[in-house]
Amino acid sequence: MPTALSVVCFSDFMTYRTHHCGALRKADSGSRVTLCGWVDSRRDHGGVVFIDLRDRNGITQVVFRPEEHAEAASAAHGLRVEDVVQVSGSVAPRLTGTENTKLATGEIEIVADTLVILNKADVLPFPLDEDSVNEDLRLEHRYLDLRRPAMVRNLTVRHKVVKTTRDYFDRQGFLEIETPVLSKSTPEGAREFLVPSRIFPGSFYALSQSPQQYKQLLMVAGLERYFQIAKCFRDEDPRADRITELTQVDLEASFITQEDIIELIEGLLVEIFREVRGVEIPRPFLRMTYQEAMNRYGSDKPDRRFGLELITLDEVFKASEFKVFRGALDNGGTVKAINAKGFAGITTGQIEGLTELAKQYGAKGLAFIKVENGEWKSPIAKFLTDAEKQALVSELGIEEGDLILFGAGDWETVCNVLGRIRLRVAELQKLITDPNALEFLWVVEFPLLAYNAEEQKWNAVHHPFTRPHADDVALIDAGEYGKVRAQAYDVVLNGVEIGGGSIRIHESDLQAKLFEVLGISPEKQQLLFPHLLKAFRFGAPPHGGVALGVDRLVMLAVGTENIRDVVAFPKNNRGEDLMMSSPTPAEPRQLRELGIQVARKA
RNA sequence: GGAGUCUUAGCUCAAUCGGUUAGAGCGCUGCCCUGUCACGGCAGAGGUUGCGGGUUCGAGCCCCGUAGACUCCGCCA
Repeated sequence: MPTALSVVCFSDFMTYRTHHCGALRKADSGSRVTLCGWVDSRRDHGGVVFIDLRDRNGITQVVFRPEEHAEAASAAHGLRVEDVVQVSGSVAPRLTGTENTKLATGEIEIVADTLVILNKADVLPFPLDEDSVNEDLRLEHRYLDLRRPAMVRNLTVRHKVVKTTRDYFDRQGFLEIETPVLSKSTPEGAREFLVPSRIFPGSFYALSQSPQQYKQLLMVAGLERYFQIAKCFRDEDPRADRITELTQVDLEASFITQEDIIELIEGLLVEIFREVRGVEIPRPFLRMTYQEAMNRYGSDKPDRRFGLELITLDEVFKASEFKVFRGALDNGGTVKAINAKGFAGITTGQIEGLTELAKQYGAKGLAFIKVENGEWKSPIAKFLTDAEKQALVSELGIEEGDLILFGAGDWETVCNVLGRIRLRVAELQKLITDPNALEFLWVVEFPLLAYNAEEQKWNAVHHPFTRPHADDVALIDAGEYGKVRAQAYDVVLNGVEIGGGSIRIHESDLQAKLFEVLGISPEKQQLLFPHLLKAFRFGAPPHGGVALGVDRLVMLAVGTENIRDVVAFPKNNRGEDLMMSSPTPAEPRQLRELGIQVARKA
């Protein structure tokens, strides 16, 4: 059955609206206005009808009174949530006692005389006012999900972060320069997305996982100060705070020291948080070496919103009879512990959970002491001498009601295990009391290289272009790779690495030497990085840089734990775009053009 | 590549020890309602309990397989 369509036409001489839905106040009373937006809710009393009208800027209540404007009121009875309408009327102070303090516009309402329905809406697949909705549904209908005020706010914060960044670097004399997205595949680093070349069948581009090499070459080019809001692509398995298509504030500068870069980035972060949170972050940020961060927090990205620090107990147990601790020390390892103050009441289930966590990160078990009623309740207490117990009391400040958790083994495993335990205990004890806390710090003096036992080779901790610490270059020649410190630095906020960078190698011979340590032969270097090694021969300035993760930064600024909440059109956990249904199989014709044959999945 | 948790109405969830016709709130449909803002009242529709198999007199619940979701390990220079 054909239905009559009523088409509303607007001429160039008309305006859709005079105000946004968050604009009107008591002072506007009496003026005639026109608003456009979505029906956020409808309260139909049979006679008088109320509409909450929503646009990006806010919500305004519209009232339809049948005795004053019968036609508009009768049309309002038919409205449904999310219909798009235009309302004209006069601004009036609300009747005494009916003001709504929850709305910025809550002192007024629009007494409507005209209602134009611009477009009707079907019933939505999910409610917009509910927080816990199946994420697949939200992603499939992202254009609806983004109508929710929380999402509008997230995207607004993201915009402000990026705009503040551009303004800041512009003032600092940086040039925003775009680098290619279609790039060259490199063996180091993240798995890349490959893009086939039509003109060179069998050859592939790689989507840039970071502009690293381009920005260094911009320094060779003499651009001196470069930055970019760069899209990076990494085909790695997902996590809650990772995404395959990420955005970085990418930066590189010449004739610059680590100190200069730290100062520059602190200045940027101060401005960003002033702009989006209205807070003044104190400077300078705390500094900590990698060594200290691991020793005290068991992490290279310490969360300093709470204490619960790791205490080293090597001295206490170096001559102990307790085999587990003594054995770890005799093998060149360490013994550490944390004191969870007042957590002796931990349940058996929680202890089991912590033990499980410790095992997951490589511990054999989790020794503990509960101090209850003046007694040490512990499976290991009987192995400890009175002197050792006394030493523990003074080292750990043990008091009634405390829970002590131990780690023993090689240094890295112990740090890592207790670092994870520390975070979980803080969660269980609810130690983060201030939801607005912002604990920034720099972690410096990262190791340059780390040995990968599985691959039986040395890998770059940061990346292969990172400059060794000036004092440690001799250690490379001596083959003591594990002791070499890097001129690399991470900036950490509330236990999240929000950025990192390094001073780079700018000499071709030093770069070649590092490649060799990393197991990249001279022949392979010429195959993979000829441009870089060649460029360094023609007068490359000393340079360095840093990259900040925009997605993570915005997550922290808005306080969400889901990275997809700060991206307009994110892919799901498997890299699918549920709204557009990508990826999809290619047309046979496209594959033929590219010279590609798809092997059937076994 | 591996581990854990989960999957019940459009949405969010419940269903006792394996026991009769799988419930609630919101939403939806219809009617009523003139100051609400979580409006209210009455009535109603809506289910292959992800899918497949098994155990049992009887399965949403137990077992096996499978698909999907989320989180984590590996991985992410």
